[in-house]
Amino acid sequence: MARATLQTIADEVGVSRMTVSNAFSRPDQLSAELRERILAVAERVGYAGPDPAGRALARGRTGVIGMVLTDSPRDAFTDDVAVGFVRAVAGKLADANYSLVLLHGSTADGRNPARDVAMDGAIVYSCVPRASGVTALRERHLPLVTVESTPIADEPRVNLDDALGAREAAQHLLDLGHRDIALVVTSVNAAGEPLSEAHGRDAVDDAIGRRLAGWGAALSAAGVRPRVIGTPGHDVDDILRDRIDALLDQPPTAVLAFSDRAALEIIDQARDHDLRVPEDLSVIGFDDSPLAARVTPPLTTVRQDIDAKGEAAAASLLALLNGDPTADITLPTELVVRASTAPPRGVGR
Amino acid sequence: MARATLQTIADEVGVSRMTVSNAFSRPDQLSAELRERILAVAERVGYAGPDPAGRALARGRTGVIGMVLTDSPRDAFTDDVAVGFVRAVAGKLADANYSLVLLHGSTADGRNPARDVAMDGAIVYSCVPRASGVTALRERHLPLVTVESTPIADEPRVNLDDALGAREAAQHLLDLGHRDIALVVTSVNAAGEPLSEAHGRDAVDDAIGRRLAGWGAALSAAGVRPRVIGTPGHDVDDILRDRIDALLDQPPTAVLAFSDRAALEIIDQARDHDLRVPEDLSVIGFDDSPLAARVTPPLTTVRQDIDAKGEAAAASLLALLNGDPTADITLPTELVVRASTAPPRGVGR
DNA sequence: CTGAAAGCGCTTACAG
DNA sequence: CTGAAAGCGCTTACAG
Repeated sequence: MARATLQTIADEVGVSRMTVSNAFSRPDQLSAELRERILAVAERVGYAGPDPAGRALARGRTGVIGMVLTDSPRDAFTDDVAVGFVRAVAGKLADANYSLVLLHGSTADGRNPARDVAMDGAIVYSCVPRASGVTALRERHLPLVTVESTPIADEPRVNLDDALGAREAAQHLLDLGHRDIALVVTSVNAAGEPLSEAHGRDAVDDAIGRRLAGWGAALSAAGVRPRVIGTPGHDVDDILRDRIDALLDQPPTAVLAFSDRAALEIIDQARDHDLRVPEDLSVIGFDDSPLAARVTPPLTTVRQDIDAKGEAAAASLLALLNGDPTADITLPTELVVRASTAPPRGVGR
Repeated sequence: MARATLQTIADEVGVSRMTVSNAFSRPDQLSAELRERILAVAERVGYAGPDPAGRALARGRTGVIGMVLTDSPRDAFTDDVAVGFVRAVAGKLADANYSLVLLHGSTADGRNPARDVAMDGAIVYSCVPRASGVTALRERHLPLVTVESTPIADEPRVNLDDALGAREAAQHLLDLGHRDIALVVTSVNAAGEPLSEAHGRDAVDDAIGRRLAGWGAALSAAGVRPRVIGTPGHDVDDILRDRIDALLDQPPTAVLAFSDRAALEIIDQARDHDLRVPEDLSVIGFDDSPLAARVTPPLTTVRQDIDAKGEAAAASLLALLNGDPTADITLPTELVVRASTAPPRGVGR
């Protein structure tokens, strides 16, 4: 037996297709009695309701919102902060009856979910400007919100006040008396220059760029010139591990990391170098991820409210979908001083 | 200007609609030269490729797989184990060019993503039998795989060997000399009986049921009758916290928890009761979540390979979609002894 | 309260 | 290599 459709039910009941459609989608458009009869027949023939694919085409909306992440879901979901963001977005969207679809990057055989999946809009999270997914989304003219990403066009943007948080973190180290400070970042070339700048294209308007700017502002005001080490990748990777290792052979007295994960990696490696944190080395993270307060020593870090970020992103997109006015959003940061920072050796309090 | 469609491009180039379709979807069906011309026009008018909604209807497939979770994404994503599962599923599906859509439960206003979102199949993770999402999925006759859930029909199932893992955990406590043991679980009534059994419906064939069976098998063989405390909910909640609190007023010497999260909660509360773990109270978790090895004391627990579970679930569903044969899968567990278990006071080693 | 008409954008055999 | 025909399953105004 072929799958039941609206027409199947209509024939069975002896009404037109759209009356059946109304029975499911606009109950006020027909008598309760007729509706009951239709629903009963539908149940009997195993018809679960209007097919979403047909409905999506006719209505011009799907009820689905896409999320593109720089990395594959496999990589992105190993990051507590990204997970928290996805959770908040999915929750907020669910409240508005939208479902979230996770879009992986394009593949060698030419598939690209950002191009091929039916959706009503998308959130671009922490993406490099030319990621295949981002390009496809823009070409489809889908309503978009970018979060911690290089802007694409005139879409609403949600960002952290990275520069301020970074500035406060750097100032905290300066106040403790540190002068030999290293910065640990991603998305830089071997010379420690931001990748996109080095490539002479696209303004450096991503989170790393803003954090570098914030750290730099505080440090240069104090006449401190930091060492910058980093990886061309987007997260802690083997290149970064090697460079941290090299850094700790001639350790600074303090290091500012672009994330808590990077900070934890530094602390782990410091242990291998017989450096005590914070006595021999102060370390400041970024994010205040769930782990930050639980590790030993508890991590001094720059807190962001990842739930607020996710909800702001979802709210912006929903506003866009509804034709409501939108605006860029900058979320606050807060320095959280715990036990991974202290004055450098030889500096009294 | 209206949005460009295949027809727009066709008119512009002077060919038929389907030749344009072929240019995008079946490049071998037309000359390279014509294809170039078509693609050039498409680019010029800002046509990003065939609309996924139209394509989904015509093809009868969407490239999207759904995931239904007992809780809202907001709740589910606070659980490391669930996140690990989603990550593994999404990764495996991405390899096969499917995207994963997160389906929240039905809402008061009658929306139900499991019924309303277009998809080719779905994975049911850790769900109660009558969850609205599960029901809707079944009614749609979608290809399904159930994971750690009560079976629905004859769909492939992926489960952990919970009973064996639980048995080994209980045996470990018995071997250490414990006789006063408590079990901490979810999905039970006030009398500590599994909810579904108490309701006289549905076999108790979920993870909690199997763990109870495994613990019970080892304990009853040793003539030990455990105290069972739990919540009717699906995870650590205030009811469970209160009952743990009451339990620790007259503490057993050891407790077997249904998850690492529950075990951590017990350890936290033990501290409040001036009970030392493991000296005064041994605690065993379940899952070996990322935190288990990092907390103090490191947690004795039953390890499961959550990546393997996610990949198995995705692989089963893909097989189903391809018409390949499928089979139920039971994944192994392994007792990991760390520092949260020890002999009870007064029992020499 | 119910239905005839038109259309959403695309693809799949099939014929030429 | 290209196109005319039929169809995927549904909904949206509009008329009666």
